[in-house]
Amino acid sequence: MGRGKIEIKRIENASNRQVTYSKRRNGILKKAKEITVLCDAKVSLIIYASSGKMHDYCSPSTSLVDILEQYHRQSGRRLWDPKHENLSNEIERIKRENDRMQIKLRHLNGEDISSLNPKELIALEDALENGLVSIRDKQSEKMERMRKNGKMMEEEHNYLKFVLRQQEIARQQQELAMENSVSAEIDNYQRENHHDYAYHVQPIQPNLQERI
Amino acid sequence: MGRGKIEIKRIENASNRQVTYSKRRNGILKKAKEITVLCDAKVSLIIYASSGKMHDYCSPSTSLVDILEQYHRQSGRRLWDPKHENLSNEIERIKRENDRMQIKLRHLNGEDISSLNPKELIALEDALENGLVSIRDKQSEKMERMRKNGKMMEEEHNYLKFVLRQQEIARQQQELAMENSVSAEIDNYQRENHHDYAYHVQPIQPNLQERI
DNA sequence: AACTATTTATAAAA
DNA sequence: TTTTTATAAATAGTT
Repeated sequence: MGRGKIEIKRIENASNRQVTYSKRRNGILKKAKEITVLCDAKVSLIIYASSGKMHDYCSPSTSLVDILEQYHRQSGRRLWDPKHENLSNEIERIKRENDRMQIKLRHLNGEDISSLNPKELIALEDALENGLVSIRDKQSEKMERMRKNGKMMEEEHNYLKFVLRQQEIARQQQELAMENSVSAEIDNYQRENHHDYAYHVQPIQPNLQERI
Repeated sequence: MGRGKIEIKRIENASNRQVTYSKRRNGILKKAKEITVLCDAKVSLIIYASSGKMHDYCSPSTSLVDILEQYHRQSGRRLWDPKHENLSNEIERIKRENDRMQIKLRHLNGEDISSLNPKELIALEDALENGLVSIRDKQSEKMERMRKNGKMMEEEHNYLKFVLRQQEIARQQQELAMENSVSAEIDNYQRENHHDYAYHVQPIQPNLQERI
């Protein structure tokens, strides 16, 4: 109802938002008074602007406490009880929200970001600056490739260390006893770990040297 | 707003009254929801028909308790006894913090900044820049660490492969000739390449596993 | 804070 | 109740 139709979503312009708030708040208060008179209803209405300013209406011949008591009785929802359950829950809820925001703020300040994975880092960066997106994409892509390279190499590295150790042990045994090889133990390793590396480890990861 | 104008006074016909109540109640609830969304307001609305039936609305992300808390604070009217004072104060404290952070986050997102003075705007800009810089620093730091890790690992990897190859050759020789080890050749490698790896390769790169 | 073109709510009727 | 419809009321954009 106005010069144009509006979508029901947060009004981004703060000034417009304030004006609309003021108009609509008056509208609702008026409606609340009217339904009270017209239909013999009891109404409790409390409105807070985002600024924190409060307006309220309570139908005459009752009080807010009256209405809340009735609410308490009928809804079964306890608004207060000896254990302070609701208030405590409320505090918990707000604290959680608080923590989440604190972390976000820290991240936006560049603090405590070591716990973030590359993806999250990129999202954060985007929030800070929408430009440079393509450069950043490339960065993260490289990091991922590095990570994979590193992982594969690490795995092979560990395997090589293992085999070498076995060889070393075998060599020592051979020196002592002039006996046979360690292939039994290697086989053992392979069986235990369900690896199927060939015993001859020669041509591994041919492109591992590829620079990044 | 209807086929005819009506006076705002109790509707005597019970049936009409009920119909009007139902319609207007829906109207108010709708308006309450709308102002919540449009203007970022918090609304608590409780309506009782004369029959006693109740309807209520409370803006999301808050609770009735929330709103009553705030009501208590601002109106000074006591809705509950001093037992709850502490918890109430606690809530109040956290909420203030909450609100401050929310505003900060909005600002960092570039929202609601029209209310800021030039000084504040510059501070905001600095904060964003600093955040971006430190995030980028940490990213490149990580990449550098990764690169080094990869290089070191690669070197060691190559060495391991070499040693293993030597071992393998030695083993085959031993199998054929039942003779001694390859340590001479290992020494040779080390001399040629000026490496000083210990022959026992056990504790290499202890933190190589560290994820990036 | 006022002004109006429109949209929205709703009184009366079905 | 719910739907329809003519009309009153609320209000978005503008000044």
